[in-house]
Amino acid sequence: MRLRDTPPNTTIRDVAKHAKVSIATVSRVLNESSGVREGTREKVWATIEELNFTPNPIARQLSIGRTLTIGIIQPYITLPSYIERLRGVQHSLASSEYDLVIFNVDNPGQKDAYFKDLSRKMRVDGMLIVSLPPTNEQADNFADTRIPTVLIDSENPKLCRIVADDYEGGRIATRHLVELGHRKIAFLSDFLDTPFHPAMRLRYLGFQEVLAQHQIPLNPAYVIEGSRGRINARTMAKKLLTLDDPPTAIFASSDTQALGVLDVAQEMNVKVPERLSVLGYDNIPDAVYNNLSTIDQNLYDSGVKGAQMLLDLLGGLIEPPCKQQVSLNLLRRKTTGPAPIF
Amino acid sequence: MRLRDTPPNTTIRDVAKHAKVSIATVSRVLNESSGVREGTREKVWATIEELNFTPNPIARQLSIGRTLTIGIIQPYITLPSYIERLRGVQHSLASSEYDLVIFNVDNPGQKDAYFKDLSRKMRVDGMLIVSLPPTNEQADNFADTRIPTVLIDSENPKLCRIVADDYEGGRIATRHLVELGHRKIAFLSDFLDTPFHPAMRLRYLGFQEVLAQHQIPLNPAYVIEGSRGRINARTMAKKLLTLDDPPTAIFASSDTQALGVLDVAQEMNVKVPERLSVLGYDNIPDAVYNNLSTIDQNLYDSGVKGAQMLLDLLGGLIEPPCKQQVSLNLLRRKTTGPAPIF
DNA sequence: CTGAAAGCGCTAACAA
DNA sequence: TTGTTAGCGCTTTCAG
Repeated sequence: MRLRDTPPNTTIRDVAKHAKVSIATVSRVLNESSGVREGTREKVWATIEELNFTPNPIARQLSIGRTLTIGIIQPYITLPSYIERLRGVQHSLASSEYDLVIFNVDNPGQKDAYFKDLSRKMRVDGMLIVSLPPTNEQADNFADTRIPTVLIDSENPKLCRIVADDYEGGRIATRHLVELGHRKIAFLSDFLDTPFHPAMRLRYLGFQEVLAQHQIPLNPAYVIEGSRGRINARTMAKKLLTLDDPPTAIFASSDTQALGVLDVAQEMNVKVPERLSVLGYDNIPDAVYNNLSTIDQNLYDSGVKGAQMLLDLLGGLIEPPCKQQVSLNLLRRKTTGPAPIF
Repeated sequence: MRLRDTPPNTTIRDVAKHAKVSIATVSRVLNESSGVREGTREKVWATIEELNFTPNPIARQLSIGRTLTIGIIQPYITLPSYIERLRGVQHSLASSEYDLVIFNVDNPGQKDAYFKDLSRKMRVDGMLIVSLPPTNEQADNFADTRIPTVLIDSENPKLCRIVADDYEGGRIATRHLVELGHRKIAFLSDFLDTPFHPAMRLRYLGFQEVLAQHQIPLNPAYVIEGSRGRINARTMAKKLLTLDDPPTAIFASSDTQALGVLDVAQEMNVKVPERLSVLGYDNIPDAVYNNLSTIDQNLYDSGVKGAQMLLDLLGGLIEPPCKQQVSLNLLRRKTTGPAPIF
């Protein structure tokens, strides 16, 4: 029956035998249920220690019908913005009875695989899904399945979710730049259409809208998209800054990319913000250090809120669908300033 | 018995009833064991599909006595070098029957907590422990416990482990710099003594040894330690480069830090490698991009090897203690050059 | 306050 | 080839 030939672990039965009580009693003291005489409790604890016994969580899970863990599916665990959110989640979960397990998704295929047999295979009681919008079909599945799910940073009317208004974020950012007098504003971002980040496209739309409102024509050469990361951002920034008529402001759709822009500006000796304004998005810790102006999307807070919502769902306090917004703030620091005068 | 008031999931028993076979037969087709007539198999599959049945992994785990997952305990999941290693691990595990769950440790307390009730609470069949040297007592515990463990990037004679020779790494690096004619060589690193990284101290010892061999006096002002990360490295580098008698070469104990040094050099207009040689450690992807000379410690490979060793352990192919080394290579790129002549 | 016993959903002897 | 059945280690009802 068991494949391993190792000696069996000590079980609750061993403890019971040693302590000369029933296994029910041992279980009671283990779970700190009331109704065990003080003397008995002590005796049992003593043998537990003596035998160095740890209850088998798998058996417990099978018995109570819950796994006491919640899973988080997240792309790019390596990016600072995701880490920030993860911290928030961990904060909310720390005081709960749930453990957190992380599933990293590196490619769309992996995402689908995870989504498919979510609950059972994952052995989790609840799921947090970050920045990974489900298709309609997948959303239906989530809604049907018995396992509570909350989306963070993606939108679906049938599910519970924490969202930020990326469209508005794009507007706030662009408005800031326009109000500083900029007219040559570039938009530098991840690929606008990926299965992962509809957010980018929304920010772009907000960007467009504000430009239009101010009758500023959109120069196609000022819109540049590419792979994530600081290094790729450098390449893109270089293209922008070596244009015959370079922009006076760059709105980068993540801080990481904005930092890449800053690298290039320094390298090319373009003074920031005198000759070039750079505006990021996220407010990651590095942004503070570099005095980067940015849109704070309260990443940590979104993690806290998402985990709390899941906990509420698990506790039956709320029912899907439900929705919460995280706020967006412009943080004006030292990398944005008035447009240069010609 | 079950706390949830949700309708019970469909079980193997339901399938058996529907298909008019015994649960044993269902189990057999589920596990693709031989000895089921083709017709029966098909019938069972059909009802499985029809009922949309997924076996409960918890029950399976309890029954077979294994969890089919392996855990990895790792500090700093956010640093590129750790990601690199993780990729290697995932590569090895992809073709195995095991899932990987990641436990991140942010502080020593967490580490101890994880180490304490490792196996049971974690519900894993095997553990990979990265860069987290156990105390002797903890090591004894690991050795006693029935759960196979391999250390990656830390050393303990009682356990299975993948190690790199950091002492030698320090020597290789320093030798390179000395051979280029440098005499004023600085050593910039993480805190030399942390519970996480004895490696740093070893590299430092290697550094000292080579200097001594060449009768180069060690200037205390050239040794600087601080918190991890590119940003902190900048602060340290600035201190070094504003010394009255600044070094002509800096050996940074990680690429991330070396990049911080490069930032400062550029900012201060110190030409690299003409006026300053910078040597890193790790060979992370960014190092390639920045043409950073570095010590390649084959991070990815260490992940591959570690996971493979654990698999072998799990399969009973090897027994602890065991040990494997990953190789170290000097990668001379563009940030190290001959010492400037005065 | 304590114990006996019936599950939780699955696997694997063993027997047929 | 298939079915019966005894676990895996725990929780929890129900009786005492």
